Amino acid sequence: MAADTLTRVFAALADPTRRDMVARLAAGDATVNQLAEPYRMTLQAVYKHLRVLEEAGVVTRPAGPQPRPVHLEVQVFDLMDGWIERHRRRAEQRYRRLDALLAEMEAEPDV
Amino acid sequence: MAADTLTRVFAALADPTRRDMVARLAAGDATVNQLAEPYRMTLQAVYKHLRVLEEAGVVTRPAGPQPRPVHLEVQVFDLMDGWIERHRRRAEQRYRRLDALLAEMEAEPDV
DNA sequence: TTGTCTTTCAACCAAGAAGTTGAAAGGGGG
DNA sequence: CCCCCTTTCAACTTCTTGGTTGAAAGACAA
Repeated sequence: MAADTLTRVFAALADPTRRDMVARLAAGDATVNQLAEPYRMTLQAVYKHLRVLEEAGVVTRPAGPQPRPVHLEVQVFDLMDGWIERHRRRAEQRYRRLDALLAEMEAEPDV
Repeated sequence: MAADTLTRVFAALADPTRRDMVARLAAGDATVNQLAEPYRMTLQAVYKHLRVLEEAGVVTRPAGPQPRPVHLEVQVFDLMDGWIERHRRRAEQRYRRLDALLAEMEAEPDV
C-alpha cells in the first residue's frame, strides 16, 4: 500500500505555502502566475513548490497550450482520509472495549 | 486557526517511522522500549521521534511512575479531518456547479 | 547507597528542503 | 522571424531533519 505516496502527500502538505496553494486551488484551477501572486517569493520557488505537489499527486498540470493551469486532484484527500479513519477507528474501538470492561466490572463488583 | 499545529502534525506524519508508531499506538498505549523494539535505530532516535509527535500534539506521555507510556491523542485526527473535509467539500461543490452548468448548456443548445 | 533502567542533553554528520540568482529552453502571436 | 511569456535547469546558501555517539541526570528497587 502506497506508503511512499502517503509520505509524499503528508510532506507536501506540511508546508504552509503549499497548504495555502491547495486551499486556493480548491476554489478552482489557476495559472502559475495567479497562484504565485500573493507570495513574496520568486516564480522559480513557486514552481518548486508545485513540483512537490505534483510528485505527491496532489496536483496535475495538463499538457497542452502554454499557460498550463494547475489542477487539484481531489482523490488524494481520500488517501489521507483512509489512513486517518483506519487508525481513528482502531483507537476508538479500543475505548469502547475499555468502557465495556469498566461497565462489566461495575456491574459485577468484587468477583 | 492553529495553522502552526497543522504544520507540525502533517510534518510529524510525513515520516514513515512515526506513522508506524501512530499505527501501533492506535492498538494501545506502549512504553518507549516496546515502541522502539521493531526499529533498527538507537533508543535516543526513538525519543527524538516521540518528541516530534509530542510537540505536534499527536501523542502524550503522562507524568508519573517511570516507564511513562506513550498515548495516542485521537483528537488530532479531527484536526486533519477538518482541514481535509473543508477543502474536499469546496472542490466537490465546484464540480457540482460545473456539472449544473454543462447540463444547462445541454438543455438549451445554440443560444 | 548502589545499581539499573529510563529519560534527556550535547555535539556532531550527512542529506534534504526552501529559497535565491542566473541562465537557458519552449511555444505561441504579432 | 522575433519578441515575450512560460517553464525548466543549475549552482549555491541556509536551515532543518534523521540519525549517530557519548555522557549525564532522574527515578525506583533491593
